[in-house]
Amino acid sequence: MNPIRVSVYEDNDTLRESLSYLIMGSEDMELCGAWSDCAKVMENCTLFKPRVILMDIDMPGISGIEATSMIKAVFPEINILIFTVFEDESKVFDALCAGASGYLLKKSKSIQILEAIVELHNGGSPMTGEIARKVLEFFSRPTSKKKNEYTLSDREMDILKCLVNGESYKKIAENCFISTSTVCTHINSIYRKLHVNSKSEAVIKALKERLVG
Amino acid sequence: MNPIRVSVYEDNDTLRESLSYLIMGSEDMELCGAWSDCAKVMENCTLFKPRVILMDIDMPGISGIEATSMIKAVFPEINILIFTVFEDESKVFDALCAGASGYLLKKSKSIQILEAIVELHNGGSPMTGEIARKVLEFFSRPTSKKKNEYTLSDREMDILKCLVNGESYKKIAENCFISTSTVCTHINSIYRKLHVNSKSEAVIKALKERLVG
DNA sequence: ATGTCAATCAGTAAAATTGTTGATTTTTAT
DNA sequence: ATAAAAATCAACAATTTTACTGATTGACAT
Repeated sequence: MNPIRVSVYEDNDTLRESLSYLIMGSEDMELCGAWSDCAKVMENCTLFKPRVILMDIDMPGISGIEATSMIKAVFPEINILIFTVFEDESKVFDALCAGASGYLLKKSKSIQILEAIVELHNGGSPMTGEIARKVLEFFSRPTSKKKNEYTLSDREMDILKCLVNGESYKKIAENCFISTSTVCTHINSIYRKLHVNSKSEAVIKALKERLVG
Repeated sequence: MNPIRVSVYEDNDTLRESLSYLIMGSEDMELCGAWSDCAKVMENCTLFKPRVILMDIDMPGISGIEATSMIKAVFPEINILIFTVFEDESKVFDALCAGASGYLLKKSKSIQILEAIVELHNGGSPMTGEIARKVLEFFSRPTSKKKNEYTLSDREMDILKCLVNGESYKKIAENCFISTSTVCTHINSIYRKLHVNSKSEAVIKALKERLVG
């Protein structure tokens, strides 16, 4: 079994060295570079061909999340493990959307880091239970919000669904068997309740907050 | 510390009994019911007030996923741990969308089951690395499309971004320092390339296919 | 050099959307 | 019984969006 080629990006010198020694000390892994910023990240990937990258988020210059996007666009086969102190939802999502395959907090123990690298390389996605919960909430949260936050009536929900189908007033009137005036009235109520002022804004809000299925 | 009240739904008699003994044997937990189907699931939750439910998917009558939806709608505070042989993507997503907070495979070891229950109760979301990977792929997959599928020009992308910000022609004209006529021309090109016929449709397509960040 | 193409800009008229006011009927809550 | 909320309809003015026509620029191949 060939050792897993691992690169590290971490701007804290002490931590970067600790990680480097940790990886070098493992029989299953091989360190192929450790950098304090992502300035030459694409070049490095081309030259050193890592299979796994340990990536800090907060670094001078290019952030770890930006770097993740860049790397995955060109080297989709490289698995990127985010290694950070941030545990707020937006950072987690940004990182995962950028293409990271794992998310580890810096408070993790050495053995956990090594296990995570191996798991990542084997096609798994290591993350702590708390991070996983945040990710899962993404799926179930909309359902809870969906309910009553804006207290749209049944009919208004019907109309809103038509709106996110891209229908015009006329089409909605036909589909719902009402006059365009009534459509206008309902849509006005929707705007008022959603605090928006145009069809597009209503559609955007409905889609982003998953008000409709 | 009070023991964690756990219920079990599993139609295989042998397995259900094993799980029951496993939970009863743990000092941190208390078994409050084990059933072979979900016929009386709501009633049971009301009477026995479990904090965690171990839920099989494939059962006669109501499926574990349907039961999960029903339970979460009324008892959102109950944490549900799916326990199944299925590892296909659709089942995983259905379960998570229904509100499950963890997903365990039946090949798991006893100690992992107990750990998962504790982690779930502490606000984590236990799942295997493979399951986590499936979940994460949900986030990064759409990004690949993002590129050039519709060959929008740079300027057209600018305008499209304005559109999904909910801006009117006038606002776009101001922001981009062009006349509203020009905005109109660009938007026409966008419609042609995206095969749509209105602002809303363009916004919907841009959001659903993640054409903009 | 010349023609083609894509991207950019603009003006006008037609069509769709939005604001506003006002009214009737049905359902729901008190 | 009465009040409040929801759904329906109408009409007019104001604004926004869309269609259509035409022009300029720069890149690029012939």
